[in-house]
Order: sequence, then C-alpha cells, then structure tokens
Amino acid sequence: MPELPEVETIVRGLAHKIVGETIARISVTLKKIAVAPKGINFERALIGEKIADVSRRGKYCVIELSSGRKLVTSLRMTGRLVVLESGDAPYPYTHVELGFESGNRLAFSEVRQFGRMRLVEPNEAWDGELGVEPLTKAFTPERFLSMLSGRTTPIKVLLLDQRRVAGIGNIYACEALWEARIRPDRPARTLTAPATRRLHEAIVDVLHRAIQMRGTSVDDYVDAEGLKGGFQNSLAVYGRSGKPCLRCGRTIVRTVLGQRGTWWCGGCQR
DNA sequence: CCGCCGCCCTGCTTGC
DNA sequence: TGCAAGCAGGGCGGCG
Repeated sequence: MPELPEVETIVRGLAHKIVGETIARISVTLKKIAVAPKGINFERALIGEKIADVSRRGKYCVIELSSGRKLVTSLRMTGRLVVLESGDAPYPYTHVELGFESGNRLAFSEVRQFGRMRLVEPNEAWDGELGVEPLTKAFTPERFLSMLSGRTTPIKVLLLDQRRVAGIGNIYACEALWEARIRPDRPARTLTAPATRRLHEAIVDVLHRAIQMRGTSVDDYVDAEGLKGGFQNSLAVYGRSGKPCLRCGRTIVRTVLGQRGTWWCGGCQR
C-alpha cells in the first residue's frame, strides 16, 4: 500500500526520470481511471505538455505540467507508477500510459482499479480537504493535540483520517502507535499530553525511517523503477500477529478497528 | 461537524 | 484436487 514514504520514494524517482520530458502519446485503456474536468478530453489535453516537476501531497503523486495543469495520481492499494524505456515490454495491468518524445513511457498500473489519475486545471483546488503534512514545520505537537481534543474516535482511526494528517496509512499508523506505546483503540481524547507528544514524535520518526529505506513492500508496492522497498524488514507490529513483541516479548495480536486490520502489543501498548 | 457504513474491484487465501 | 466463498483495503458519498 503506497503511503507517504512510498509515494515520496516514487516521486523522487519520477522527478529524476521524467522532468523535462514532453508527452507525445497517451493511451487510456480503462476509461474510469483517467479523470478530467467536464468538457476536457484527458488524452487530447495532455499531448505536447512538458513535465515541469513531480511532487507529493499526502499519498498523492502530483505531476506538474508546463501549462500549470497537474496530473494528480492516487495509487490506493495496488497502484504503481513505473517508468519504462522504449524497448521495455508493456507493464502488467497498465490502464494509462504516457509516451514521451524520448521514447520513454510512464505506466500507471492498477490491479484493483481503485486508483485514479486526475487532470487538474491550473487554478483548480484539489487538496482543500487534505490535512497537514506530517514532515513539515506546520505539524507541531500543539496542532496534533488540538486534533485529538474531544474526539471519541479510536486514535488509530483518527490517524488514518486524511483530513487531519495527510499521508498516514494502515502500516505507519500501527507502527507509530507501537513506537509511542499507545493502544490503537484508545479514544483520541483520552490521550494525555505526554502520550500525544510521544505519538507525534513517533509519526515523524517512523515516516523518516521508512523514507530512508525507500518504503515498505509487504504486498504490491514498487518504486518508479519497479523495485521493492526495504522497510518491511524493520516493521515492529504490522503483519506480525503471533510473533513476539520486539520490546516486551508478548505475542502481537491482530484486531479490527474501523474495518481495518490492526496489529499491536497488549503488553506494552497502553 | 461527527461517526458510521457500504461500495468499488481483483488476486490471493481458506475451507469443504 | 478443484472450486467457490471470503477477505483485504483508501477514498468517497450517503445517512442520521
């Protein structure tokens, strides 16, 4: 599942490989995947556009075009953005492919068809609902604390709410809560100030460490070159049900919270 | 605003 | 062994 560290890794790879390229061909083989504003033809609008930059917002990859338009891509669980060279075979499950003048191609592959590649107009607001970026100065412990106040939602469910903090998914929510020694099912408002600080610090720490390892490949995630990340070897709780806690030795359990699998240690998370 | 639920979709795992 | 049913999950829209 591409979350913030995975999308960050993809974006860095894409920036290196496609900035400066000009779009010469577009192939959309699954219509619903490619979304454009009413009255604009996705394919026609992009021909001749130059890739000006590639950036990230939350879990979204933003391909910035010379006209000021953007291609905003959400990868959901199984989406991939992979750069291919002219001789490379078609990438499996590719639904949108951009062909560049150089002959290189950008494939948007998506097995479950949940992801979207959305064409956004130059002054169109697309991320108004998204919360604070956790790896910027704007994400302060005080701001985080204010998000939790009065909320009865389990803290883990709140961490997954993209309108609060943008970019945390199931893996890093579980990992940050373990690192901060907090039970995932605690109502957000019951976290003390010190616990909230620990969690704030843990979120920033785990995201930084995961980026350093080029993301987590437990299932489908690969980077812009089609390569797996390395953080799956550093996971403390995610997917480790039945195995001993690395901190206290108690068996890691899996429960369901907000309809999502949740891994944690009943020994040291309180 | 808040909390909750169902839907989307396919490949893999599980169970008979 | 073979097949069908169950499961997983991020974002979104709908409901109360």
